[in-house]
Amino acid sequence: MRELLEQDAEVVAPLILGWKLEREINGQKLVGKIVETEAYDFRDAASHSFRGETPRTKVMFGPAGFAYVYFTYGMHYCFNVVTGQKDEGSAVLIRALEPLKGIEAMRANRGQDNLLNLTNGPAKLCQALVIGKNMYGHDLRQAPLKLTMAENVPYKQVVRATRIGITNDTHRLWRFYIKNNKFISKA
DNA sequence: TGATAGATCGGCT
DNA sequence: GCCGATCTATCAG
Repeated sequence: MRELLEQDAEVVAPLILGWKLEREINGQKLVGKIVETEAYDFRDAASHSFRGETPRTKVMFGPAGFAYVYFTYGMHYCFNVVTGQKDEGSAVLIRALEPLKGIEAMRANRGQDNLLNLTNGPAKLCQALVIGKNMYGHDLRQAPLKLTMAENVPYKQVVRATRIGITNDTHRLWRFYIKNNKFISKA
């Protein structure tokens, strides 16, 4: 798995669609399928790594397969998987999950009943899976937050689009999602 | 040292 | 559809 993640973010982002994210908390397993991602790398003015390494972005410049979690807008966390070679500074933002297991716990964490509104956004899925700065730099091969491979989503089912919520390098088609999936963050 | 914009979300108009 | 919440990093002065 490490070798796959050491490729460019732009390659890894569509590749990990369909993979699962497993969170263990209080002896319970919360599992979601990755249905939407975005790629970011150091050549990209929209990326946190664009201006070089800082204390916040340190893990982005480490080896692939670790968690880069950042806090933004004064209240939200977002979760990324570090990709590429060491010192490269690239990562894939997980923008949406399809809840598979531990759905009741996710509802409780989110304070939301609607299944469709549990993990359909980068900050929402962090709240549902209780991902915060405690997971910053975590090795995703291990509990309590684990990334596991699954069958590739067929090429025809992957939609490529422009990224959301950025103002630089908006021309890059670096957002990927599974066609017709109900849990995408934006229609 | 101060201002501001940000890989967002939810509530209100 | 717009606005407020309110932490962090960066840029201007």
